[in-house]
Amino acid sequence: MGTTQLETVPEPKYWHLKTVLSEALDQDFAVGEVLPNERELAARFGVARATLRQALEQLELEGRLQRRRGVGTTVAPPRVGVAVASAGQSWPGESADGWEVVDADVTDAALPSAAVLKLLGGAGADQPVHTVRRTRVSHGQAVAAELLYVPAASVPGLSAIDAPAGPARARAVLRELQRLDLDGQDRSVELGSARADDAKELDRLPGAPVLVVTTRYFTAVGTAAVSVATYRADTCRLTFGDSVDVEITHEARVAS
Amino acid sequence: MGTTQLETVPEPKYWHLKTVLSEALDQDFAVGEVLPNERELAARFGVARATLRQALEQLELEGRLQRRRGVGTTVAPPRVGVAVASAGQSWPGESADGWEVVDADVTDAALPSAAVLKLLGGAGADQPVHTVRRTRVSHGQAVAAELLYVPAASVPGLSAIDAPAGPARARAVLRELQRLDLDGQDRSVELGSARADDAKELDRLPGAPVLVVTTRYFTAVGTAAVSVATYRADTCRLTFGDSVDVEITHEARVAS
DNA sequence: CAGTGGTCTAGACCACGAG
DNA sequence: TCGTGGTCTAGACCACTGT
Repeated sequence: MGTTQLETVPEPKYWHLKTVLSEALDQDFAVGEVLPNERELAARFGVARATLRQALEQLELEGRLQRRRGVGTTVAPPRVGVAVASAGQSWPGESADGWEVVDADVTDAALPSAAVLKLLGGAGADQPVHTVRRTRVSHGQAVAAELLYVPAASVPGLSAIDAPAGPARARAVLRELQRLDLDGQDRSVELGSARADDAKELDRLPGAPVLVVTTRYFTAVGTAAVSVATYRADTCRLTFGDSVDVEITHEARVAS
Repeated sequence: MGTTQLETVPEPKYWHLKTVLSEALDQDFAVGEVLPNERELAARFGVARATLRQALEQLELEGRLQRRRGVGTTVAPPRVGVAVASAGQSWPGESADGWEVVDADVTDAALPSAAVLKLLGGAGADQPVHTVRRTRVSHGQAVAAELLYVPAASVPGLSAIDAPAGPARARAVLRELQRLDLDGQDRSVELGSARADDAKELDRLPGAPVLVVTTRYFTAVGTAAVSVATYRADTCRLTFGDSVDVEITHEARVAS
């Protein structure tokens, strides 16, 4: 810190702060340790609280910190590697694919949004669409919330009044899905912010950064189901392929 | 909106603002159109500029807006689907895999960070590591910057003084890599913030949100190379598998 | 040059969690 | 009840882009 020289192009304070804090975290703090509160940190660095917060925000985005209202700011553990598409292609819910819990279930006419309907192709246009909610738990913590859309046409064996809306029907839908021949699937990952319901499920504030994984499941007939899963971006590292679970810390991205 | 009742837990202003703006973007604005400047928008909504900015920030994070200093805020086009691991496994640089440009090249002793060294296994411990820089262009725009680490041991056919540091050597390294038998690979995706050099390459400010794709390339002997690619999170949607390029807009995530 | 977004300040009040 | 982080304000100045 004391070696800071006059810079021709002054870098923003919060950026510099972030660097300093980052180094301090590496050297002087252990995982789980709580930092001094924001007001004190700001005073200690001689900046406004808002500026300090801008630095903390970035560090939280990078998974280095965890902030909880009413509690404090703690040093976050390294991100958990979460397997997505671990082995070959398979239906959701097959062979304990990591989604340990089935949460609830509702059926509705046009619940899914326009874009999801587009992904479903013609299937969901008029017919009702089953909506299955699941959550994924890893290391005792909720890491993802999923909404699975299954057009009624995909699971003809299931009548609308087959089971009372709820976990029971959710399981029935998954069971019926697994009877079909999976012809292929298709995945995309993008950054998003948590909707209110997902945020609650993930124990985060609304708007928290999430990785949105959209999966389409194909049969010979067409798109049989679409899954939209939102993963906590602060705590998760999505892994693909036969990834050995090697620890990757932020250091992988520190410039030399 | 008119149906909003008195809420026991009032939602934050910026959150509400974001919703309102989001709907306005859908209805009253075309892609590329410029919004009124921040000061005017803030005044129009009766909030402080900082609050307005918090809403804009979220919308930019979700890829709905694009803000450029000195220019203004414009409505962003839908995210580009960028294929990652499109077909089977292959070495980087093979068969026009989307990385259209080779940028530069340097060789060094311990340039890679500790975590990258760990990913490389014992290989990079003492030996020099080739560092290849590439950028990926899509639709005329830089969407990703990559740093490829190749331990000298992986490409014994290449002597250190084989080619002058620069694009020429970069291509030489890739050529040598492709001679090897690729035994497998391994990928992970996580959220990060752009380092200064990557940010410059991607035409973003430092700290901008990026999707960090880390890939390990295996031969029978061990890890032959490690690639760390940072994608612009605001403009990119990473696709995996035989993804048909269906347009996915933010609407896929709008609650019903 | 004027106008834009980016940074920063020094306050204030609120919602939440724990004792 | 108290301390924490979360939200919000009303300013100010700076850095960049275009004309």
